[in-house]
Amino acid sequence: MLANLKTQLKTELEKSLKESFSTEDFLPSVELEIPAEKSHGEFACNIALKSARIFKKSPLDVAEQFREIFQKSLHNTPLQERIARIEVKKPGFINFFLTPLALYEVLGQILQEDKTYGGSDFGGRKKVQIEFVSANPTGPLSVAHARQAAVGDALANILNFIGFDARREYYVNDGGNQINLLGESIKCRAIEIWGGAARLPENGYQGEYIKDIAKAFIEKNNIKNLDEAKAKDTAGFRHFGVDYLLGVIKNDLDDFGVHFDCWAHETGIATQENMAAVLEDLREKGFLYEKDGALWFKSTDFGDDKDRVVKKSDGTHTYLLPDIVYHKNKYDRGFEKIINIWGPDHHGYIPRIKAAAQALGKERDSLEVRIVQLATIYRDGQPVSMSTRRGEFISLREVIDEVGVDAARFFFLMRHMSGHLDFDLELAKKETPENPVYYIQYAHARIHSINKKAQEIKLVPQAGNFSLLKEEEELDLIRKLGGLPDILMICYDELDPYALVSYLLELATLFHKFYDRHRVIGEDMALSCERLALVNATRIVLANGLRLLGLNTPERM
RNA sequence: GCGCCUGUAGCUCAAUUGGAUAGAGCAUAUGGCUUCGGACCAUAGGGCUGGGGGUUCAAGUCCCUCCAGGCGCGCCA
Repeated sequence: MLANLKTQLKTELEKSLKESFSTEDFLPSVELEIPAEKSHGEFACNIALKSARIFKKSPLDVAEQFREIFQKSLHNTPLQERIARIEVKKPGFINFFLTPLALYEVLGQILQEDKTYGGSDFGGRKKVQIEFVSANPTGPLSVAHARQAAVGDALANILNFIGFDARREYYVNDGGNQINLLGESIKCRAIEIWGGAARLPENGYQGEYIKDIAKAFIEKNNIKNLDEAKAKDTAGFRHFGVDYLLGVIKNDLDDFGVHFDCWAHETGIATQENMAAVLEDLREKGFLYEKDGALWFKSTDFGDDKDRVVKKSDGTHTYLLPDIVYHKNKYDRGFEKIINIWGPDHHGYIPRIKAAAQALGKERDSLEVRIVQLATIYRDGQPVSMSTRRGEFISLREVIDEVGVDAARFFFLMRHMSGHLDFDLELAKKETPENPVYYIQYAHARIHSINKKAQEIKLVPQAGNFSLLKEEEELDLIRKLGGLPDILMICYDELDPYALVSYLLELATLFHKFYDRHRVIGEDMALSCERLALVNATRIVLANGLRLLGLNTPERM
């Protein structure tokens, strides 16, 4: 594939430079990039521009000198018949043009590797954990969580595809004040149902769904009157509420196509014993001190703005402590890399949790925190204000019902996750395919139609020789197909599936362009077979990409 | 007040991480199916990349500084 060729070429060029300039590595390293402009070849190298100063010559002269060295170095290597020519262009770029053979090899490889094309063993089976969504079980999931779910799931797919052992985890905050409030809110509604007067606690949950939970509780526990409702312990309501809402959350995520490998419960991990053990550990290492009657964690030792309280003067712990315990637990389970995907409201929390990881004796970079920006929902052109407590928000369920799973998931992935996302419900609800997911899936379905037709007339894709593919649109398509492995590496570097989305859109564009100008099944049998191979390679790449994003690969639409 | 993010075509966003002439979609205007799926394709207009300075062969991208918007700041979770 192209990625292999690129590395081979890079290695060869570096070797040739080392031989030509025996003095140590005073030269910048060879970088090959894929130029945006076709007339600049398949690979471009900027090393002459970067080293012109060292030679005290013009970049163009240096480029010419390098070009000759490169040219010679390719003699009698496998690269010789794959690099057509090397050109020097304007400011001092050295451009490499591939032979058709090199491009045809890409096709052969894709057809052979099929479902595994684009994947690799890059990750070396390294254990990676991706924790995402992790919404408190105090209400249904909102669109904010939906976006995190779409991003996290796709990212996990990609990491596994390139050889990591990535696990999806949902952290269930089933302890703490918010959960108490949930229990009290449900109890309040239960009392109201039996005609009693009860005031919601301050900051209690006001959503309609609380009433549903109260009803379910009454039914389950066979409560027959007001007194029985009043007599029930808040803890009972709390546990019931958490279970109920977790069921709703799991169900919604399931329907959204997101399946977690592990649901980690705070109450099972951040036990009193475990918290005490972590405090003891931190104390021994000298990262704790007392001030104003509280216990402080010296997060400033690791770059945080200020130290953080872990135990308040009233003896209760802050939220940071169970979080540290939880992260220790992650490491204890053998994860070498931990990725947390959080909402923007947790942004300020990153320095202290990374500090905690370091205090636990881990590498700072073994913990990566990525923020997925909020999606702003527009209804009738107006942004919808959201508040979980008031129960005013668009839920994941509503999005699934209104715009469908594929459209919704794609929409959430359509921007870099660090960027804000405007989600116009009215627009998304329209059946008109303004949503580009159809554009990509349509390309896939079209190819399936071609295959069906080909089968009818017993036409079989060419396997090895593609020398009849010479049209501009054909070669452009092949070049793009060869780029998938590189794109997945970008996704890995950025820990963001976005690059793949944009790649698939470009690939679909090139396919539609090709389709519009050339017939696959025509009178020339040999050509038809080769084009059939080309569109099938395209189908493979589209399908692999769509699958990684968690989208369907429809054969008809 | 401090910190982070964002600012690119009328609108929503790209730009292979510092590369060559800043690109798509939507919208607007015009054109293309006796054919493998028209949910497609083609052509056109539209830009001082918020302003200013700096770094270098090269800046939308990096640094400084203003301007505008969003978010976060707790012995809350």
